[in-house]
Amino acid sequence: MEQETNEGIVDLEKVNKIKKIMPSDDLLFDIAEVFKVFGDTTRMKIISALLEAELCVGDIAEITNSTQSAISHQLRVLKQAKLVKFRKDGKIVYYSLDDEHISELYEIAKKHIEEGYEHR
Amino acid sequence: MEQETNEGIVDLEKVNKIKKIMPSDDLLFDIAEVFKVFGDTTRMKIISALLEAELCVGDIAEITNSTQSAISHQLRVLKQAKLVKFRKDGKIVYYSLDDEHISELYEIAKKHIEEGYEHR
DNA sequence: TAAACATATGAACAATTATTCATATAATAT
DNA sequence: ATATTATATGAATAATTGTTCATATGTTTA
Repeated sequence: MEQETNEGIVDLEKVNKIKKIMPSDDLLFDIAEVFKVFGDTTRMKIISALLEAELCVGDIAEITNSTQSAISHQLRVLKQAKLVKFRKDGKIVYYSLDDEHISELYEIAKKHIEEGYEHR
Repeated sequence: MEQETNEGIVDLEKVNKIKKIMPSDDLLFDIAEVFKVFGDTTRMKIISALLEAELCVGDIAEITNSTQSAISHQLRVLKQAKLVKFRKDGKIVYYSLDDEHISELYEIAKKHIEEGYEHR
């Protein structure tokens, strides 16, 4: 991230208008963080599985063809990002998606990809 | 990515059912790729700016407080992911968002974050 | 044609991150 | 109590990635 002089600006008025409209850097950072958490194949598999049912760690590892440790690490990331929640039943921990935004984001991205497939 | 034996599985029936339902690894990979492209602050700023108007590279650099080079590199990433399109007018290249899915994803993630703010 | 301008690109570097391995914690069952 | 099972965690490693710097390409203007 760097600051520039006036060099390279084509439409200063438009630039200033948009600068005023834009959300804060903090909000944009937080939004990017959410997407970053979605942006990993293993985590995407976990999310895709949790769309179908609440699941425990071992079962997720089996479904996603990953190790128990890898899944546990990734579930921690998903938990911190508030994308999944969990409940304990004895020694078993059941994970599920946190709210309906998660599946909405998933569905729209899936649609975007699938339309890209057709579109050629 | 590793394969496991039968160890750690709690509900084999559920596991097998979900294995059948799950989208292909290829599709899940592609979905994760889209999110990965959203998952960077600089690219999120670019997208947020392009929600307001079509913009050329220099103006985006000014708005996002980045260098021309950094923006150009990131626009290439966005272009490859089909998240933005562009048109040339002389030496100036105007970029804009590719389709309505982009703003939908942005809005839902923004809502998710903002509700998270309130929710405490 | 030369200078100026807008954008693109390649290489290098620093930073981030996903997985593995070993081990720790915590709950249940024998 | 001890063994077993489910999950979590810390350290190390390998791979990915965003930015910078220098420079190249392409377009317009003088």
